[in-house]
Amino acid sequence: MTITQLKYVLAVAEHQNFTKAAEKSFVTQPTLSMQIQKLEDELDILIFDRSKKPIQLTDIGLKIVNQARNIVNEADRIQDIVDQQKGFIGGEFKLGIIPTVTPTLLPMFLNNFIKKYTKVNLKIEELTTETIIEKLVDGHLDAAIAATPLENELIKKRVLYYEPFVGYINENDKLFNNKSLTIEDIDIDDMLLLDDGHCFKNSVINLCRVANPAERNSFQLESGSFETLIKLANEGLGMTLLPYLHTLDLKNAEEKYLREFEDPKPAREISLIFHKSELKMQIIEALQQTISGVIKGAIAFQNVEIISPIANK
Amino acid sequence: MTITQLKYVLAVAEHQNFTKAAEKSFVTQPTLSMQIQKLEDELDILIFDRSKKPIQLTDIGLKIVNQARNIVNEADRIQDIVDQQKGFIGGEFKLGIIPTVTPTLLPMFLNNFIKKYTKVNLKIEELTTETIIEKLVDGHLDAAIAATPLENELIKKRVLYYEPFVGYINENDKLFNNKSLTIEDIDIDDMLLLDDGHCFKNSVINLCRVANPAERNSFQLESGSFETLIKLANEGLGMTLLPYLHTLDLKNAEEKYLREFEDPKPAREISLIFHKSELKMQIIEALQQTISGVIKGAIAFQNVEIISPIANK
DNA sequence: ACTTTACATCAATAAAATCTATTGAATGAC
DNA sequence: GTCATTCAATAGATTTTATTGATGTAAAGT
Repeated sequence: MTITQLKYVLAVAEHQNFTKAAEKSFVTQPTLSMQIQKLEDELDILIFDRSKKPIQLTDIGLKIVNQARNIVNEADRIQDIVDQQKGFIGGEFKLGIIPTVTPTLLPMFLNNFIKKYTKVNLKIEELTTETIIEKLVDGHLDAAIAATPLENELIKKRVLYYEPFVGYINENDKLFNNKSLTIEDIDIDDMLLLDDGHCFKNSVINLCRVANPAERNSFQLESGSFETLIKLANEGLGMTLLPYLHTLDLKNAEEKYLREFEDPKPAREISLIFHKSELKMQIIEALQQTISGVIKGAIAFQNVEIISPIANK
Repeated sequence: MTITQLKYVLAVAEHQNFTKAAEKSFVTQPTLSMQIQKLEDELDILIFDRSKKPIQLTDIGLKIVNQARNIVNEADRIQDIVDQQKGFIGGEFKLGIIPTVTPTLLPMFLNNFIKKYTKVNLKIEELTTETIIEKLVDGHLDAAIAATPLENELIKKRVLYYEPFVGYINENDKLFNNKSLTIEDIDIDDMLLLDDGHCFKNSVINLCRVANPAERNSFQLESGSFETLIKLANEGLGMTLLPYLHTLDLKNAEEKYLREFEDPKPAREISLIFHKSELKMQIIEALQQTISGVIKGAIAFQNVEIISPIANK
């Protein structure tokens, strides 16, 4: 049994296809086929059921794949240990970010980071929280920026900042005359929300403490971006909630529609999350430091109440 | 990096000698030397400081060795998974036993076990608790039978039985006339004890609740076996405590010297202990079942108070 | 029936791991 | 100071292994 063989097995398990797995492993298909056969012979079991299309794992194959992932991860950590010893911060690093954070946070720290850590080859992907968790667990992401807490025992977090929700209220709305908001003021039926899949929508619903979000009124508007929500609100179609950082980018004319909550302000917790195995921890810590550095200038300490980003059932 | 290379590194780290490590790995010394050099080149670090005699690990080398042990363990578990799937119980299994358990317990279950699990190649070693813990942690033992609790976070246990302490009291002793004993009756200064290194001695001292065992009286007798202690007690040199199973082997003439404790009887907890990684768990469970089976006929459920086998400081 | 897709098989080759034999450095004995 | 001895490194030969490109085969799609 070799680490190479285990990597081939993982590739086939992932792509459910020998040919594709071979390409991704930068070898020819016979090479991969033969190595996997060799491993199957050595263990005297079948890892894959080749009669099914697409190829399926056998029962024992599933267990072996899980253990193989374990082994390959632990093997990768050797390089991590060496890098750490050398103080070397570099290599490929795959970072996921949720869409409601990207436009405001990414421009704030990205330049700083890539200038400081020139040897890190950062690959950033915008993904939903759901996808991020999947990819963190199976190793396709090294870390991600998302709203927490997540209640996933395989994932650890480092909190980056707490971002209060801010009301955006058109002058036709009765709340426009209030100086500040309380949670009790908020009516989910008047709220313009992001599309399904955005955990920001879950947070807002949780903030409103609606037992069953399916029971919302008939008239609803959902959109994929805060820009659209703001325009809809400007048209008097309802109010909306924005994350604090987003309010910094508003046009002057729009700022008068903003209403902060009273303390403790409802807020979302934005964290750097990563697999509990703590692979590439040096880079994760470098990211944390860079982001914390820039965020301190933008968000002062506030008295906040954290709203969960997880959808109720 | 290959698993073979990691195994070679572990062998050198253990033996602090390339030649011996090569022998134990069943390869020639140049083979091992070159593979280790290759790994060092690949990682661009030195794992061993060859200028020191005997060979020493470098700082980074130590970290790598620890991780290598991790990886090799996880790799071994693949075979475990396969065995489990096939219901195969076999292969080499190294079991440690503490000396105060061996003579009574081993004959009770050994025959049953090797008859039932003919494919297990059982290697049994009699060792002190201290050595057992070391060898469990570094993988030189697969499991062991010892007195618990041990308070070692790397080690898990499955309790096998609770074995009461039984007083063995000569007719010249004033306690001889008591029908039963209480802990308060026991005076550590009158007690014949096993040599240092036996955890049974620690248990007895803990039982007596002596704050500082160094303050014992001048006259002390310590010996390496219960047989000697019994003979010394017969000579009127003091009383002793025996583990219950040992009392079953006494000559008829000696049985009259036995005095049980009142409930809750002080007892030692004997467990099957193993590394938390749970390697070879099928065999460990097979052992547990076999031993539990035979022990049920020998030790009825009793009202006991567990005495710790760990020496006070 | 023909094409496409996908994995297995085979023979050739490139790469590697391992071996035997030898060297060189360090240590200790006389 | 010379001479064994020990121990790891090195060199060269050999064997083993991984990989490749070409080919075969079975199944699914058209």
